Amino acid sequence: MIWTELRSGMATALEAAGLLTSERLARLELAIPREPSHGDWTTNLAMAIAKDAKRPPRLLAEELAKAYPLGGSIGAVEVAGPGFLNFRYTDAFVASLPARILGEGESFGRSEHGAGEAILVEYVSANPTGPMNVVSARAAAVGSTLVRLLDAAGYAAAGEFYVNDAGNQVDLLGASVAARFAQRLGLEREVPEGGYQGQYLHALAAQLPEADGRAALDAPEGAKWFRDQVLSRMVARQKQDLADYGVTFERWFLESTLHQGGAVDETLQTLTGRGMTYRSRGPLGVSEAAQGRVNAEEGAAAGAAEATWLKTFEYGDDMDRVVVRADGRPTYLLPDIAYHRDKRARGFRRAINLWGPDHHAYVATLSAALQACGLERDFLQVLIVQQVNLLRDGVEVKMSKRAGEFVTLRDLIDEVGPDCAKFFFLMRATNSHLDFDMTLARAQKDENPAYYVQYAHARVASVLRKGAEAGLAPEAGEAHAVTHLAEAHLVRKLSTFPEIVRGAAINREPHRIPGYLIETAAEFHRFYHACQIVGEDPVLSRHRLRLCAATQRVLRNGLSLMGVSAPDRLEREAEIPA
RNA sequence: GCGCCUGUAGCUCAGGUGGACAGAGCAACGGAUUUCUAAUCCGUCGGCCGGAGGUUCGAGUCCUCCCAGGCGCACCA
Repeated sequence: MIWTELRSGMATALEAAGLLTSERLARLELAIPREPSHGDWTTNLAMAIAKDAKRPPRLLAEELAKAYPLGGSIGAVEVAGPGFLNFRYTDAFVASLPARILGEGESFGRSEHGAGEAILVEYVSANPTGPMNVVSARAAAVGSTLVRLLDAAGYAAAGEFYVNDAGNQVDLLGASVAARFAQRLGLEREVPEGGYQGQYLHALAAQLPEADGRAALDAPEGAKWFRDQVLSRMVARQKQDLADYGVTFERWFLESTLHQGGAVDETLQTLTGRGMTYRSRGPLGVSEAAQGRVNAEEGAAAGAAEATWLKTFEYGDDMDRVVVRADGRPTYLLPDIAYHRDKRARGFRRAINLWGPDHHAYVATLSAALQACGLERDFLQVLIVQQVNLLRDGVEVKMSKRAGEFVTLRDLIDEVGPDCAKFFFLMRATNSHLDFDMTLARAQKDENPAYYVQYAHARVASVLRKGAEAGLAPEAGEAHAVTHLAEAHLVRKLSTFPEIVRGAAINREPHRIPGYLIETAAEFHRFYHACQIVGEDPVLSRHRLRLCAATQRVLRNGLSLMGVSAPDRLEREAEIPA
């Protein structure tokens, strides 16, 4: 990997200048300049450490350039501007890169950066109380891509879905279905206060086996039967929808197992053993900002009795939090802590959670609670997946679960298709709000970047077919020097893929991948127009076919990271006369 | 009131831990196909990067304040 080569080369140069320290090397930033005349790679290190090294940046840069050990893939180092160091590939490297990419195949782009560190990415984790919405669709696209990115960057990554199958909401859900089931039998039974009204529950109630359901209606423990029935069916449906979307998880973790297995109780004991809990009518640790809120609630019925509090304030939360209510029932916080202890106990060094924007305030609380429990401060990393502003024909679609009026993941799959939906979600930075116009994504296919990239891939396939007809295989033949500027630009773009993947993984920014792929596709399309690929000269033809095949490999590897298909043919459907 | 996210071209958005002239797609306009898929390519038009200060060799990027939009501040999950 070029990044590694440059880094060790710069270490050598620093040492020669008598400036090598790990701090200075840590400040090394290697970037790929936008402007080709600035080289294939560039660094501002000389400017960054000039003050510290007490030398003028420009002179320092010249010294480092002189001491840089050329060879390998780098053929020249130039000093430019106020002290940039610009690196250029050797012609031999550029000539041989396509063959190397083909040789590496699926592995091109992978690195050992993570050194096998285990990371668990928890995402979607939608409540099993209704169909999944577009935010879940966005989270699913981002989360699954993040797992693949981390894996490609050398981490041992796994994806997990946390099923909230315990607590009031689920009981309410069961009771709501029980009511629908009773109504189906012609009995009088209302959906309970605060229960679920969605149409999907009618359908679900209709699927329940009638004899068992009848028995459960009369049985004392019957509510449990309905709850378990609806849970297993809702989870199965979530699994199916996500699978159809192309997203699968290493594990579906049931919250109920934490309660049943004693992990929740054990967590409370651990916290208490660490001196992190206390009994009180109100929080003892409170920030000034939160004090007003606490005062406002004083005297409320809920706060009158003595509860068990956790000292999250000590670890940066706004105030201490209740973990066990006065009546002995744990709050949601306790099983959440237990769940994350479980993640750590399974050997994961880091937990990355993708949450919706409505949970951002909870980040500080959970993070503090985990530290109170003894977990590493950097164990939990939360990425907020911002909301999706859904449009149809440019008009906002108001989403209301209660009114049953919302667009589901299933609708997206059916109306837009998994490839386009995922590509669109992944194009945007995860933590920024995004507009998603279903009409645009579906109807104006020509404007969809997903097709742009897929088309480049299919176009290569077409060219390779053409080459095969002429008896030319891209794998054969000697390395060939670049003969056209468009080729050089394309090779240069392909060479940066591993660095793009690495950067996307360590910064948890999947949107860098589609951005890169769009640029790569653009370089390919330009090359395609500028150069005839299969021509009279078999040596040149093979060389260009090899470049095509390498491009296809990079596009396929990138699309595969995104969970988007890479078709060998992409043809516009024939217009069907009305 | 406090906190989080956002504010860059007409629209949707990129702009690695500050760096070399602010980019892409769409929209608008004008071109390119006797040749490997025109779902393509080339060109033109379009920006006081929300506003005001500050930090420094250098700020779209960092700090402070203000403005605007979204979201959140439970012994609900």
